[in-house]
Amino acid sequence: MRGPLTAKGQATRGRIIHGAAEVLREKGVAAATLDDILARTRTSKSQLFHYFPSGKDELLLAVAQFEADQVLDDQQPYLGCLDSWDAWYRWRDTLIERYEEQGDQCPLGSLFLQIGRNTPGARAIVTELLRQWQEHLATGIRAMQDAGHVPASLDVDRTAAALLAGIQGGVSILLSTGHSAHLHAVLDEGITSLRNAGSAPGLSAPAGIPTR
Amino acid sequence: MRGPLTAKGQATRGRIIHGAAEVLREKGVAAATLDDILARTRTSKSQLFHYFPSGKDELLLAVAQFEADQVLDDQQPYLGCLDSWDAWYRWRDTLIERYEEQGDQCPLGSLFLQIGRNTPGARAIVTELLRQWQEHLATGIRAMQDAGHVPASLDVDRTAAALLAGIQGGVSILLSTGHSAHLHAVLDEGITSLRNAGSAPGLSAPAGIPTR
DNA sequence: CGAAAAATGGACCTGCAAGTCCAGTCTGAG
DNA sequence: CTCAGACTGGACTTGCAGGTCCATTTTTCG
Repeated sequence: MRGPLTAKGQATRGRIIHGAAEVLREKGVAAATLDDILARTRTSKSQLFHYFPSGKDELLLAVAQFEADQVLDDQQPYLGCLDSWDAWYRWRDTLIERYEEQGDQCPLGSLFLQIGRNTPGARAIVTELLRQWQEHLATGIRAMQDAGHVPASLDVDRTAAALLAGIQGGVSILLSTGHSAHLHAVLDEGITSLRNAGSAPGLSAPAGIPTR
Repeated sequence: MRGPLTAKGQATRGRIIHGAAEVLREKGVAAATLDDILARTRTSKSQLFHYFPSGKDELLLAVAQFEADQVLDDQQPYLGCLDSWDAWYRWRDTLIERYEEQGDQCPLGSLFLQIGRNTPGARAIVTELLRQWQEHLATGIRAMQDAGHVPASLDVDRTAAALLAGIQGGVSILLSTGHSAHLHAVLDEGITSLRNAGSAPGLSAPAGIPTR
């Protein structure tokens, strides 16, 4: 379907995706119409349906993929080399800065619960993004283990999962309330907990009540 | 506007809110139409607009309030008396069970990012819910402090904020991916971190890089 | 009992957003 | 050059969801 694409064609297609992403962030998925996107990108309906034959759903999916790719890129290079406490704090600052300036327009917030629910395609994109994100965190924690800054007994995957969930929640709350305090708290708490880990190792739950 | 309301009227109004909540959970805010709600509640359009003169927005807001009230109630009585480790683990289990059985239909997920963004009314509901939720957690942590199970030096509000954010994120991820592993991780990690707190008190960030 | 007000049913209107269509222009490979 | 196919413009169709209206029934209350 997308075999022959002129340079001009690719440019137009890209322009549509970029413009659509802007409009979606600003107005939300529900409120954004194709006409809004057309006006923003100075294209016509025939062009939009030429490049996205299945219409709005297909376009939304393309935008979702585009935004998902951005999310991790924006955290680089810090996310890629979390091998010192300094790196962790720099990553934290980058993340907070990014989401604070973004305010209440969230690329994920739109896709996360809007498209992501029903269509399997969007769900796959979100799942894959989370997987990669968590993997980066886990790699960072393992690097700290190797360097002897974090005890080897730490459950890396669970820690990374908890941190990732915290970030998602912090961002969600930022989107809903406009305050970034929770995102701050969760990042500080997460890193602090990492530093303190091992002080009382293996004590995750009382004997009678397993951790499940 | 809502001064005179017969018993019958209140019943109908309540039926509409309940049915609307069901439909919204099942189909999502975007996909749900008034006709869906009317069919579900066996009411007519005139009734809906009789009880919610401003139309869909007003109804959505009422449903949002209804759902928000549910969220905390469903965690009782455990959330209200987090004064022992046992209580904390029971609360954790309740929370997980609730959201697991709920699967990917989330009352908040709908409202959280859907209505909550634009309209100030919905935002207020979400903010208030989060505030109360966090307050319960903070009260629980303080109770543990008073009982001597958690060091008094702990920053209660920050800890509660981080835990709340983690829960929100865990639920979000559950909604998006269908897996509850992150919610598990964040709760276990949170409670564990609480138990381990004080082992290395006050060490929240290196001197050169403040916690902001 | 009897009027006033509330509750209900359902047909109707309206606007708008997604999607269609075709005619016309541009591009590039041979 | 030329022609096939990619690209573009914009009018048109269609369906449907939100909202309106009024006639009718039911309830309330003096």
